[in-house]
Amino acid sequence: MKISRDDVIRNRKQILVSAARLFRARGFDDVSVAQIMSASGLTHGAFYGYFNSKDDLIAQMLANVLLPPPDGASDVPDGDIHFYSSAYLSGKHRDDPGNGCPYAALGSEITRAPKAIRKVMTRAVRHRIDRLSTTASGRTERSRRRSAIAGWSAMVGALLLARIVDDPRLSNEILAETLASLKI
Amino acid sequence: MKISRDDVIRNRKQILVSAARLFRARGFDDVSVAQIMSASGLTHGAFYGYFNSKDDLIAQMLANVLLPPPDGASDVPDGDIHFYSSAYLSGKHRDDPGNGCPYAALGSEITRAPKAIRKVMTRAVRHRIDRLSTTASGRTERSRRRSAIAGWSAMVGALLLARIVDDPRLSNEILAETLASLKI
DNA sequence: TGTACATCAGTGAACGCGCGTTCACTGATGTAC
DNA sequence: TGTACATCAGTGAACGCGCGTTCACTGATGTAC
Repeated sequence: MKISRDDVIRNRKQILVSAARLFRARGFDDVSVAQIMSASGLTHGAFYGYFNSKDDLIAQMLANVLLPPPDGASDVPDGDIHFYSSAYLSGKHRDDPGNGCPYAALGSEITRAPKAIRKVMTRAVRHRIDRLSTTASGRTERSRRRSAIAGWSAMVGALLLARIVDDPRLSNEILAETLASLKI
Repeated sequence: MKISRDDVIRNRKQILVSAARLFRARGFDDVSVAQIMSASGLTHGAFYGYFNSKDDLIAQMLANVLLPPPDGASDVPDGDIHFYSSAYLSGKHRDDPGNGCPYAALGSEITRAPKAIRKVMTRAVRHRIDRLSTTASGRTERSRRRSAIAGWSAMVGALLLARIVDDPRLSNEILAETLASLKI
């Protein structure tokens, strides 16, 4: 049965939102197209009316989460790097990967992803570094950019290690000590 | 056909070696039990004489790569943290994940792995931090440990980001700037 | 504004495929004498 | 040391399963008049 054009737009957005949450929470391979469609209130057959393939959905989902919208309207700053790192290296973020950073949640899988996905991610990394560089500390632009790269790397690595570890005390220590070292 | 006891030991070691290389190069889900056995010169049916399951192999492979052997014989230091970071944040390491760091190659998948695998990884993380702490810079033990945690997090995160990125120049920049920031 | 019909998004059965795992059988190894 | 046989690691066919993807059909939407 045909549905209204508004519903088509809504469904497309809903698929992207469901995919973003499920993929980050459980990984690309453990989430099926049927599960994403079911979480979006549809059946699996409708999927290929919206996306060419599962990989196409992954690429568009990542662009949707990480890239600024094409209209330059949303020039809202993400806050400064110190505020950003406090939220990033929190227990709340660690315990809710489904709504968190895709690099930590999906990074090693993305490493081996098809070219189109890597292309999106390259743009996203460049954008993130540029953004963080504007509020990083340092006297020269070069040193601010270095701070942004090294600081962001530490955040991503620490969150990943904190999630790998089984012991809450060690996990908290990794988050807290990395955050403390960034504040210096 | 039965084989000699020496061959059994050799085969077991070979399976662990093949698995370590293949899993790090291509991820847990994209490498089948049959492929690992074939890379080890055997057929898939023999696998379950050596391991209880694919997850069991993963846990034992990770322990084999990351944990020190039970006999305390190999107290070879890994070199100091600065030597370690130069090798870690190199193009050679980035371009050869099959022989490199399992945290960067498999980290986000390990995050969602069964309990037995997380247990192995928790011991491995603790061991690595303890090791790096002995040669990290800092006046107090607390500050050396903090340096080790934050520095290692930065290494893992930077290697992951450098592998995600498609553009060699940006990838090299991430490695080089993170390394430079650790040397300060 | 009301009606007739062409459009097309959603449904659900079906496809081929590769996976992890099992198991009956084979035949070389290693042991008992 | 030599022989007979019990042991057991390897082989390869087979299993059920869930996956990504396709497609004929359905029926509400939106358009032409």
